[in-house]
Amino acid sequence: MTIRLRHDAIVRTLRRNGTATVEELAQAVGASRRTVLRDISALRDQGFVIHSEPGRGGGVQLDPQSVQTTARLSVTEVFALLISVAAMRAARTLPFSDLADAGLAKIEKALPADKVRDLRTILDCLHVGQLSPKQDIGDMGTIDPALLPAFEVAFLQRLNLRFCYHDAKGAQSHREVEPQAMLILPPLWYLVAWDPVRDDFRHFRMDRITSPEVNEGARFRRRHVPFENDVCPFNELSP
Amino acid sequence: MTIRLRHDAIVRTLRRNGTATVEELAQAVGASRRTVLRDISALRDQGFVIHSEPGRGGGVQLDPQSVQTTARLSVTEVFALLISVAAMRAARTLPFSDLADAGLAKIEKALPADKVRDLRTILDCLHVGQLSPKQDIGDMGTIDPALLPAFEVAFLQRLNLRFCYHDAKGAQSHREVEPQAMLILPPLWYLVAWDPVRDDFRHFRMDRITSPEVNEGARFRRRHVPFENDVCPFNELSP
DNA sequence: GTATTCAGTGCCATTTTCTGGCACCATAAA
DNA sequence: TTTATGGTGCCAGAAAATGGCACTGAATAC
Repeated sequence: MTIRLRHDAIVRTLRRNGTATVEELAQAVGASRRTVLRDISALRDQGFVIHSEPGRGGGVQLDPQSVQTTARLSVTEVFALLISVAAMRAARTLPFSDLADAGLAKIEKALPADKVRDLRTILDCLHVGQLSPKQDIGDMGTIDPALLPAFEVAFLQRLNLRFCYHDAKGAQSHREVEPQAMLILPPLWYLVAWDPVRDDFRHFRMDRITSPEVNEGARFRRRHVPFENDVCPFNELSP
Repeated sequence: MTIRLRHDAIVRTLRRNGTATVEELAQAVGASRRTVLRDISALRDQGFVIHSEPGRGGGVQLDPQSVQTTARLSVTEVFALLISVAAMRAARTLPFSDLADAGLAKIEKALPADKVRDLRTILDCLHVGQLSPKQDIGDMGTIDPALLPAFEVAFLQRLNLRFCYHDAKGAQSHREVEPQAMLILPPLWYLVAWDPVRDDFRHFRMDRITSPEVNEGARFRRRHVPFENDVCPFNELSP
């Protein structure tokens, strides 16, 4: 078993068990107490915050704060956009590749060293390592992470979505709409949805939506987006 | 220098130089001829196809075919969408998360083992490992990879883009447009662009565009997208 | 045909890294 | 005080990586 795998195993075990003694970890990963202690030391060097308590009932555990922090830092919108862009670039399915390197620099400060190496490996695998940064990422707008699962369900199951929307003038309104598409106007994302009350399409900036929730009872059909040209996307999809 | 880093260095050098003798590689990565040969053998085990020619003017090189193949297999639209989706999911910036696992299974068959592990590490880091697949990815439409760099330049530098477009009826036309946005109507991607000739916005399916090229001389300004509601995106961006 | 240049293999001694065991310290709970 | 626990230093043995050497085989140059 390579060192790397054993480190991963230790972190996984700690995540699963919450807390564990070094002896338990040693048995779990099939190594000696001494080696596990060395590994823990190495993990700490890599940026993992690992608490430890001596004495009866003691043991080691990942700092829950730190786990959260890591998640918050590593999985920002910047990070998401970065990988997204890198992947899309690799598949050559999208423009906007040059954001990758700029974003990478940003997240490298926040991520533990070995995650950065993994990320670099991925990027290398995707042949985006050689790109030179041309422009900065800028502000993507802030989207509250807690709200989005509702979007996912609504999209996938074609259920109406209720939310509270704050428009550019600060006015607030409650909506129940049919989510139809996403529009990227870099750096902002928009939800394109049919508003049955207004009997028309509306576009909502994702960062201005709050308190979304699915209306389980209201399944909708796809509609033609109101573009006056030769493309009628939904005609070409399954009904 | 760890083995892994040296392997990466060798691959990078081969990619850059095209072909190199083992002796050159040894000097480039600071190791002995014997060690480089061992590394090459290991890389071959990992799935890299490396050609070698004995005799004067010989050397080793990455199989261009194989590089393409790897790219085609590992960096398909599925892969791109997968990582994209995983990242977006992690950032909770987008729906469509459940595609991740289904896609992962597909690419695992195509990638060398250690890349798969890296990918899993990334996914683990993003906390998407636990997702269960709910639906398949389906056809994303086919977009010719070779064409997209032109898109990138056009978007970033706001230069006009010329291309040939094949509409739904099979009719073919030449366009020169101002790329303004991307629209995602899963599973298809559309370019939203202003067509100066028709003096109006048009939407182009990405997979129906061929031979795009940038018109270096024609820099454009962003325009309001023609949606009849409360969102006027470009007002909110830099001029 | 001969010499040269290169990839590739097998072997081995050396070097480096990893590992486990031990002794020992510090701390907290029983 | 005893016990269970984390933590450190040290060292010898184990394992892995490395480099050197001799050699083979293939392609090219002359």
